[in-house]
Amino acid sequence: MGERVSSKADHVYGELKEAILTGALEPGEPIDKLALCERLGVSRFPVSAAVSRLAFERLVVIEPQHGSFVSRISVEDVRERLFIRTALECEIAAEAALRLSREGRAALAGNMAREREAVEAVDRQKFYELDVEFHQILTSHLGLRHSGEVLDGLRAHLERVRRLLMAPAGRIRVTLNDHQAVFSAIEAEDTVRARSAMADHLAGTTEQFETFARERPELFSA
Amino acid sequence: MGERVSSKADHVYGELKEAILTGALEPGEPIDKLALCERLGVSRFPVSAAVSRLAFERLVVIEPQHGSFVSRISVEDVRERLFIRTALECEIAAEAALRLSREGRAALAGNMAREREAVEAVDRQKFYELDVEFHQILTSHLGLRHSGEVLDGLRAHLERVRRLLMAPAGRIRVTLNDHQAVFSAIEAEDTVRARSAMADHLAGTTEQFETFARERPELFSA
DNA sequence: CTCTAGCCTCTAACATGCCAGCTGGGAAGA
DNA sequence: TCTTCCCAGCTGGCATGTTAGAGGCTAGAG
Repeated sequence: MGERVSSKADHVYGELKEAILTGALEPGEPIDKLALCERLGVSRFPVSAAVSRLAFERLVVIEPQHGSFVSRISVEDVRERLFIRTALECEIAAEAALRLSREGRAALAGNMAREREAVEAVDRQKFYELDVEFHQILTSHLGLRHSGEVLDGLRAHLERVRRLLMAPAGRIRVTLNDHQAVFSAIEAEDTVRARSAMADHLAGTTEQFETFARERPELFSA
Repeated sequence: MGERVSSKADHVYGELKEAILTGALEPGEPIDKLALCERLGVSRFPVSAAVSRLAFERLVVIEPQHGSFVSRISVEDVRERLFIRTALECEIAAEAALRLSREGRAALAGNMAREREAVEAVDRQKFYELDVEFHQILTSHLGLRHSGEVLDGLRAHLERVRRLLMAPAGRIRVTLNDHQAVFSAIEAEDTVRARSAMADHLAGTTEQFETFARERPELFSA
């Protein structure tokens, strides 16, 4: 939690990204750099650097000599990000079944226990955090730094649609079962089952998104 | 002023990236920003922006208040990038078997023909370009823009080690056969075989790298 | 000869001023 | 009233001056 040695540019980057992901800044909304400078007490330089980095991540689009805007959510993009995420996470699940350390398995077991508690308490926010953690435990305990980065980059985009989706309460019980299936396959060191369980899990997420996209087409750009 | 299609920062970025990928700037070498400013006739600002973007791609590392350096090649990183690439390309191969357009298949067939010519002519440089093209045809004709970007990002890093590897001449014939296997599986619309053929192909690349890393450990940082 | 402390240099980070291009709105003419 | 064209006011891109901190080098002490 100590972001002691962060540069000003990093700080602005964090603030902006947070605002975009939570939806405080809506897709298509212009970014007023000068207002940001004043509000955060910095010059235009770190703000420009931060916006530039976000443009690299495709979270904002810069129209030269015109303005910078929060990028719109494209159905095609989401679909493809889900494709990439599925491909990666399935391999990671298989890899986990193959060589996840004892500590990693313990961490997963602990996460599962807390997930069950969150389901009992019908605490969707808490459950979501644990959901993210479940997947991050796999990458971090397998030492897959870059995979984690790639997935985090994808998640950043998918997070925006998740806010819109706001999964129905019953959904978390399904997710819990999915995670349980992946976990037991990993415990059994069954790579094939781990891969397919993860595939099933993410197929559910994808299906959920497709349904939502059909129901609320006005929220997406393409 | 003259006609300007891209910003100066983009230009500097391109030049620097090219220099890093070709090895003109070696891993660990410091980047003299002022010399760059003078050589390209720009101020420090676009150079800083370019270096910052490359740092985001992990092609350079910035040590605050000290200097910017071309990032060293880490064995672990390469291993993981190959892992990610394999996971993605296998799914892409399966997807291609499922729904690659007629034009995509024609493009692949054309590529294969030119690959055969390059093998006959023992033109390794030409063959490498066609190798890259083979994989890019899949992403572009499937409309997988972001996957292509992710893979290009990975390839940028892997390109550096490929320069070192400089595959033995006999290797290109093996690669040609690998591509042929993937291609025929796609033609047959056999997703399972396409996936496994691609897996075999990339396993060969991975194996080649591991062998090289054992032979020349001094070239890597970890 | 070795180790250490302090200065000196070189770097990235940041502030600020200027420039050029795009847009939108208003004025002028049909 | 509608259309066209010009200008003013935004915006991002760029140049350049300033600041602060990390590291190396040297000199002095043990």
